[in-house]
Amino acid sequence: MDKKSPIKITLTERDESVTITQWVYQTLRSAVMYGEILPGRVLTIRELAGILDVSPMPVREALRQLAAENALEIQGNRRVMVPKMTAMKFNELCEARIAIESHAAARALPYIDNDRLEQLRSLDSMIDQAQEEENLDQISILNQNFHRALYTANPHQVTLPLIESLWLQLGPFMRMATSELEEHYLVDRHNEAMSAIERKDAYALQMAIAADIREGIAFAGTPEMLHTFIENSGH
Amino acid sequence: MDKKSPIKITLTERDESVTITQWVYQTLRSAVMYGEILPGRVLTIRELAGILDVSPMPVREALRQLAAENALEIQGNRRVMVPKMTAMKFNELCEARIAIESHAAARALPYIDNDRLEQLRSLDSMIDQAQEEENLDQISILNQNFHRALYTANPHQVTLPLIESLWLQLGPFMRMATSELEEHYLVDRHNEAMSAIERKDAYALQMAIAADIREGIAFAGTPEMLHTFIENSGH
DNA sequence: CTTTATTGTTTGTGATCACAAAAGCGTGAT
DNA sequence: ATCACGCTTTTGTGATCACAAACAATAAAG
Repeated sequence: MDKKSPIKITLTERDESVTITQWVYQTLRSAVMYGEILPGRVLTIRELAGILDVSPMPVREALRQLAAENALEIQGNRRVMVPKMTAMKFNELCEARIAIESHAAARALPYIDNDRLEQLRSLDSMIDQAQEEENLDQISILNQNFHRALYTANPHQVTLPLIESLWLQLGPFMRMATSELEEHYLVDRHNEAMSAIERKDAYALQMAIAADIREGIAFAGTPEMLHTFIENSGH
Repeated sequence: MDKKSPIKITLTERDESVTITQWVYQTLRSAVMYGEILPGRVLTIRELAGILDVSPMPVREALRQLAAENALEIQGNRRVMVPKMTAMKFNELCEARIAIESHAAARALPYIDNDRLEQLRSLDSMIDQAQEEENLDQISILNQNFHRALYTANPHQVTLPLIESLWLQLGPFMRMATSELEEHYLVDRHNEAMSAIERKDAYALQMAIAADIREGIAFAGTPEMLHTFIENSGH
């Protein structure tokens, strides 16, 4: 019997064309991203291997990869855990997102063609729809897709892996906060971003992206709420 | 007999307190960073295990970690190689460095105390000395240490892993270019940075960092030279 | 001479095992 | 109660093996 809280991981069917390591990686990545594993929780290779019903080997490789992406943390004792959060670190992650993503957006702008514009418009309207339905999970996923679609317009783009690393680190806490929020209040900044893109106005786009990120944080909860989750995540 | 060019990797004595995987990781990381492995070169687990005289297992883990840090690239065929470079990608990496590092510098500035200032001054003077001796390797290492010491003044810093990833991706090409340069012409921007730090002038510091990075690139070679190396790295 | 089939080899993936270090745990002393 | 010590169990690390997919090279056919 585990003394620690039992881990409940959402399992998906494994595609035969994908290696076991890749499947384990994606599964654990989602689990971390969606806060299914509490920060501070110690992960052992054998335990995860048992839960996922695979041998320890693919788990080892997936854990090392996630640690390299800063999604997990390897302590001096060689134990792996989901990193704990502090209010200051949370703030640093948000500011880093703004700095890097507004840069990536500006660098992508000149490459946005009609196809890409159409794709962004489509995502934008899907987000509007998800907001009416108040489907928080869907909003979160579509929002990521929107940002990704924007940045990857730049064919020589090199920052997306770095951005995804930041998303991974923020993920658990965004989720923990939003899941407790009944009333949420969200101004859609994507419309502003779309307008800036159509006008090819790099500065306005950067402002819209920055505002979107900031309000995504505010959407996640007030600083006090966040503080509560962060403090409680330790024990 | 290998059909591909033989790999010559600088080996260091392995500290007993360090795991084999960590030692392999650091060894391969240095080899990539210093351009000892040519971009495009396919790396196999067993070959590296033979060169480093370890079993394939630690090599597997080190390769996966380096790939997660974008130092290596895993192709669809599951083969691992040092990523090839293009002029556009090189430019994107430089611009990403400027955006992220100037951000990190500004965020670190309020935390710089006397001890840190002294450390930075010491590194600054060591760089001056290395420049007089025209010791390119030493300059490069000290320059990295200077940047690291600056950014890590912020105790809640989260961007250093991202910055190091960019350094790793640029490393081979900086090296390849500098090694061919006889005449080099370098204005020391660290003095400007030091001055900005002492005045607690965030904007000036960002400008100095940006200039330092840009001139580090220029120092690496003219765009034409770089182009030569990039094109030749394919075959 | 070029192209396609086929065979032999190399390589990554994944499973299993051995071992030393770390963690947990009960016992006893202060 | 609290801490220290010795014992048992758990855990990460690393080595070795089996296997299927990818690759390379040769042979056959156009």
